Amino acid sequence: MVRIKKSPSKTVSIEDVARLAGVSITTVSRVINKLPTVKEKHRKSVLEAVKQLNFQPSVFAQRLATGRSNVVALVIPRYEGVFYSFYALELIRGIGTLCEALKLDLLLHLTDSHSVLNLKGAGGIIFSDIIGNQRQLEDVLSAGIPCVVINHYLEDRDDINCIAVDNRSGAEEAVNYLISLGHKKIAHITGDVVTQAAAWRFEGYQRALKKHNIEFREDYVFKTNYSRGQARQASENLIGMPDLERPTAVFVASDSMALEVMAVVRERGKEVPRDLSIVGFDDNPSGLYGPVALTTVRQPLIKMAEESVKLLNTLMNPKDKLKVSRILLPTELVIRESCRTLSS
Amino acid sequence: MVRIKKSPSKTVSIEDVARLAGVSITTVSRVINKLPTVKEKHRKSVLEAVKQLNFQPSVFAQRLATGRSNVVALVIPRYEGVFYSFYALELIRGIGTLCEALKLDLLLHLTDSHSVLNLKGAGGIIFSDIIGNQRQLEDVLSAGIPCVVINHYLEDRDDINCIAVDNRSGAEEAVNYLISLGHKKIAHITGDVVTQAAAWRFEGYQRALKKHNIEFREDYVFKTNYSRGQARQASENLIGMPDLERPTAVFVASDSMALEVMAVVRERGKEVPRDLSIVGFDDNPSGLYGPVALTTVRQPLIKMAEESVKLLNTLMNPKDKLKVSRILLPTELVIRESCRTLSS
DNA sequence: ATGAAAGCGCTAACAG
DNA sequence: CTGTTAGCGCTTTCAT
Repeated sequence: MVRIKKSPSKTVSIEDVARLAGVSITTVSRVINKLPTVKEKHRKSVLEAVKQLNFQPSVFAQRLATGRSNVVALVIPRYEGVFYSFYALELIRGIGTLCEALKLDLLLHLTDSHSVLNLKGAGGIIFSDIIGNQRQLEDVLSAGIPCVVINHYLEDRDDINCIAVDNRSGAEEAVNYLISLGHKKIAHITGDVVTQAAAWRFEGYQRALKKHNIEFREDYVFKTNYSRGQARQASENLIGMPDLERPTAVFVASDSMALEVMAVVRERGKEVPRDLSIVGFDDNPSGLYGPVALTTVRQPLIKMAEESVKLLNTLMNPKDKLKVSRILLPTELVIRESCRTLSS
Repeated sequence: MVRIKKSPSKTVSIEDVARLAGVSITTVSRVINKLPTVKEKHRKSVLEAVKQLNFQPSVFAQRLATGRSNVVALVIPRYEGVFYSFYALELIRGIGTLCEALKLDLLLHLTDSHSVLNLKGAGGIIFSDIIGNQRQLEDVLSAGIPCVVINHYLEDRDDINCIAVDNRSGAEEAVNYLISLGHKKIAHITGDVVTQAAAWRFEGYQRALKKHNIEFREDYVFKTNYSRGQARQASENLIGMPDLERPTAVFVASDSMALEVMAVVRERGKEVPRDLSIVGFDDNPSGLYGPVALTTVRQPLIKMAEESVKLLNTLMNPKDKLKVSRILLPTELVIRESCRTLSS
């Protein structure tokens, strides 16, 4: 039998390493995978050969052989609102950084909610927000791929891992704070309520009012898609209300919108917090740099991002069956300068 | 010889499809890859079997077999300045969207400039900015992986594809405009000059001054890392200058910083553009929503992102050898309301 | 502790 | 037009 001579391909394979190190490819494989059962002498020469040839194992071959993949797919609905504010960037940064640290490959999917994902290949999946892409989620689930949903708490599904921020409580706390300061006419500028985060903040707002027997007024609620443009529009409407009607405080669903509100107030020759108290949401550093530091609800975006990767990582390396995690991360009210006591 | 019975694995393979369709796996492969040489009858039954079994070919097996990969790796230095402003997000959004459309997988690498990339596996690489990671670039080059550099024009390397924005001309045009309005005391708030973009904007600023015989003053230059905090600091220093010294106009390296400058001006009881003319850079939508719409230099971020993917895509499917592309995208001065004529 | 050999799922000559 | 067969590069029993 004739062994066909290998054509001089550019890729150095495990075989080349084995030859150079004078061992079998199996041994090389063992060294690469840090299996303990290799004589120190051999390990050394393999490592040397690896270095000398600048060998990098083919991830494809590895994955084919093992059936495992260390690819984390991050699915973000390519939805307008998602890309406002620094939310998306923080998320990507947090997840990206941790993946890098854990040697996981991060695959980014900006999908339409209805497009079909190519599931094969991903070892695990992170869904950021669920906006009409339940279908994708179900597909992943039924394919048995480890998956965690973030920024959306699945109340009615106890079979799916999720990590979200307790937006309801966060919002409630913010509004409680305003109420404790003596405010009664409190407006709310919402985010895009197709996202659960915005919807929950809205709920928290209502809950706080209710608990304190403050009448909920539709005309105090301004719905937006998180954009600064709509925030400006909203705040102009708000400020334009007749004196007696005009809210004395407003809870805004994001800091970047809150900054816009602040700007509008000032343009109108009014002052924050003298004429309007403002609480934002995010703890976006930009809120610090204004003339009046923004009081806001800090949301642990990076933590959520990191936790999701960690969780997924354990899910992908199933030492033992773990039960489903459903985590609600707490927020923190950060009191700065944009609210005042109402000495009614 | 005994055929070993396959264990009931969860993955449906090409073999299962072939069996169900009553053809060979090769034919199935042909159908999948849309090769024309298949009888319509067979094609139909294969397609049917594929649907019925919900078959998705293993990308790993495909890549192993073909040696090709449709993975695009986007390498972003995990460098503070990179994540300010909406630059990174626009880039990711543009690249992500086009990858999705072209059925390319997007792998995101937030790297330290010195960390070693796992090159194997990527069919092509996009470097966003080159900040001390020349080494990574060289590695990729020597590995023969198609690659394009964006947001950094490699002047001294004609062997590397790059797409950048003509920041020098853009900046120069902005400053020329200011000069044409009668300004002579023109300041500049830079971005982070380790990025070529910021450095070039700074150069363009100087060039415009020189051409018009306006003295370059060190004390008119405020260096920042693109953050709003540093922008605020800079503008406070700027505005704090004695009346006769104080610049009448400022060219700011990013819109988000320009907005900060605007805010500071207003806090000091001054007006834009009455007391200070401002030109930004980016054409960030946020610049539109302020009380005074920001005059700015529009930079084709999305276009740069898209072009890079298109270019890489052709590089990855080498029909014929193409020569190296080195593209400098033009900017566009967008005149709005933040600059005034100086009737000196 | 080590190696031979059998795949992992797919593609690509090569025959027919 | 279709099927056979030999890999792609690595992991993993199973002997030794």
